Amino acid sequence: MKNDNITIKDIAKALNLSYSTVSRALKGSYKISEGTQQLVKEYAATHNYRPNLMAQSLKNQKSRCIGVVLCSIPNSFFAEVISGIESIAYNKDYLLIITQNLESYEREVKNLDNLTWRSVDGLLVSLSTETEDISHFQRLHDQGLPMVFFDRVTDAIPTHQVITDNIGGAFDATKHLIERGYKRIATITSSPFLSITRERLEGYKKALTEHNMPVNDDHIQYCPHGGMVIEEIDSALNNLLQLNEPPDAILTASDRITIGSFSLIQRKGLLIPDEIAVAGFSNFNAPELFNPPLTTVRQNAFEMGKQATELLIQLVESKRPVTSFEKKVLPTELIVRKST
Amino acid sequence: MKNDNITIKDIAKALNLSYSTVSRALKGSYKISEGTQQLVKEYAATHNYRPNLMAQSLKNQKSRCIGVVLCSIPNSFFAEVISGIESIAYNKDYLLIITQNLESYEREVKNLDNLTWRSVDGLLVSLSTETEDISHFQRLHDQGLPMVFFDRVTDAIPTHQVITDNIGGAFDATKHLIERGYKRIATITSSPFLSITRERLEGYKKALTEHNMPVNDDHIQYCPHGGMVIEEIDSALNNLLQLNEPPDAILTASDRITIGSFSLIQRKGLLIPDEIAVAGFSNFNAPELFNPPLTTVRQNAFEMGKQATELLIQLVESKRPVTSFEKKVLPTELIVRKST
DNA sequence: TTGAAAGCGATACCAT
DNA sequence: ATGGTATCGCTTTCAA
Repeated sequence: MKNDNITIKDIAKALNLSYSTVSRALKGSYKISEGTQQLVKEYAATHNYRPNLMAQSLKNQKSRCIGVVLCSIPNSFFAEVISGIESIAYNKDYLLIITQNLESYEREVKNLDNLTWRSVDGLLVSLSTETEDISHFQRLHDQGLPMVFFDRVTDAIPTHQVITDNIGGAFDATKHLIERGYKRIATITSSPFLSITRERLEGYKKALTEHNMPVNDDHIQYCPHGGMVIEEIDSALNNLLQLNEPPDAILTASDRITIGSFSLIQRKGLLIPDEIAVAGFSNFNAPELFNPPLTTVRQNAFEMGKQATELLIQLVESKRPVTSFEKKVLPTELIVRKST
Repeated sequence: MKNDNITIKDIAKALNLSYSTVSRALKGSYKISEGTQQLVKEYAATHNYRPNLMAQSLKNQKSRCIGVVLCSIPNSFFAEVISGIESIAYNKDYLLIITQNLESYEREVKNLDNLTWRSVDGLLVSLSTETEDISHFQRLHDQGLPMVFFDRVTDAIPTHQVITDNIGGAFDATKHLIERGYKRIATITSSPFLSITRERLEGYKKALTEHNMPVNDDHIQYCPHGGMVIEEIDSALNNLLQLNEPPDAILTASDRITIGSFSLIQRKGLLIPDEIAVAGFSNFNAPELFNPPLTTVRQNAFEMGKQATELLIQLVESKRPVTSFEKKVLPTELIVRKST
């Protein structure tokens, strides 16, 4: 494409000034006379001058790019997060490079490698289910690359985090199930490596314990890939249903697991909620349209994307090294419907 | 972040060669001796040399960026498309800049402006519902910026297109409704500006006509913003239900409209399909879980993203101007469920 | 086959 | 307050 944008040189020539003067005038440097600034800025505006970002990047060693690391773009939760990220990044003239790893550690590493090659200024990261070793992030963090973790975070790297109140969300849902009278409440959750798994499990156990109900290890089933493969969910379900005393309610701990379990239970011909109740974390669009309408714990995905991005840009643009970090915790919303 | 990558100069110094020789050797230029090439490539490999993309971009006036223009990232159809785009772009080392306009013409123009500022090498475009005037694209196309339209396309700009067989999809669904015995089949569709609206309407009318059923203009309702605002869908529905002879079946012509209509009909207390049947275009995740399970026309969104991206990269990398363009038409899949 | 040097556009240091 | 110039890393033309 023919680039018909004007450059600093064009302005300099037209106004009989030097490149440097024009450059400084555009930045509003205090060492430039009012008159010249006016002149330059007006000329730039009327001729629709836009600094060449590639040149700026090369010179400043800043790309104004943010790398996004997550498992799956079409996942409704993450798609909403991305939308939130986009809303902030675009306003602040940052560009997004979005990578998806499909819950593969290997792809996560490869994607990260690509992102650093693109010399992103910072990273927004939500770990893959397979990721136990985080040294690939550690290394970049040690080199000073700003990063913010969201949703699936790690405490091993000291930086900002934006998460959901997973403990509270799981607690509320479990408590709701208990109060509805369910006696054997199981949970199908994601990979044990993930922070969200640990926290949601904690909320689940806390609710049981507070209501003097036993925590039965058989009632806790893991999906190593967060339900990315449906067979995982199926075998988790079968494990539960084959118990001597199968559960009468299930708390599903992520979007994919919720939809997958719901669907599989139907296919097995079990009645929800009469034979088994289902409540789960889900940012699915229209859980009220399900049969039966689904009780969900909803996260504010859009807000999570926004806050994580704001924190990251703060880090990226901070003049001095940041040493105190925030852990933002967003509230969940339990919406009770007919499935419980 | 401290950039510890080695540069061409480092290699040149280490091997006692000139910059230019190293540069050419790395590109496998034929004017460089085998020996030197080997030497340089090995050194580069072992020292993990990665060309600085910002420098390359500046020099070549190529950014290896693809701009994506669409209405909404979390929309399940577009999220899948993006996933398809990503799968190709990432393999070919192109970077994605994704913009969403929320069906606003103004935001589409502004986003486009930003994309060109970022000097993208090409565009993947799906028009907003508000967009009637496409001169902002026309201008860039005239300047030689490669672009490929997908889903919501325009014939006014001669370039590749990747679309769904909208006529066929709407025809199949309508035919199905007719064969099920419905007599008054209405449709709620998107903005009349959109190609998908025109084509789906054509399929709808064709099916009616072929079965000797009248095309009733009252039975065709438009949503100027594609159902981005739920009130649009509600008033479309009300218009239909207030008719002297209200329809006994509805074909909904887009994802948002399908879910919106389904939900509103339920809220109005009408029984699906007994009082009114619903079939619609939808790439929603789990229409089989709905109550009742939803009859859908499914598009291959992932494939659409892939093909559009392949065509675009072809255009971008083509040495000589491309003058003959493809219009790829992907098949739809009608999945009949209980809602019809 | 290889080297020297100009240049992509913007920035910042060193002069004046 | 302004101008000259080197520089970021890479590509490419022109010379040798």
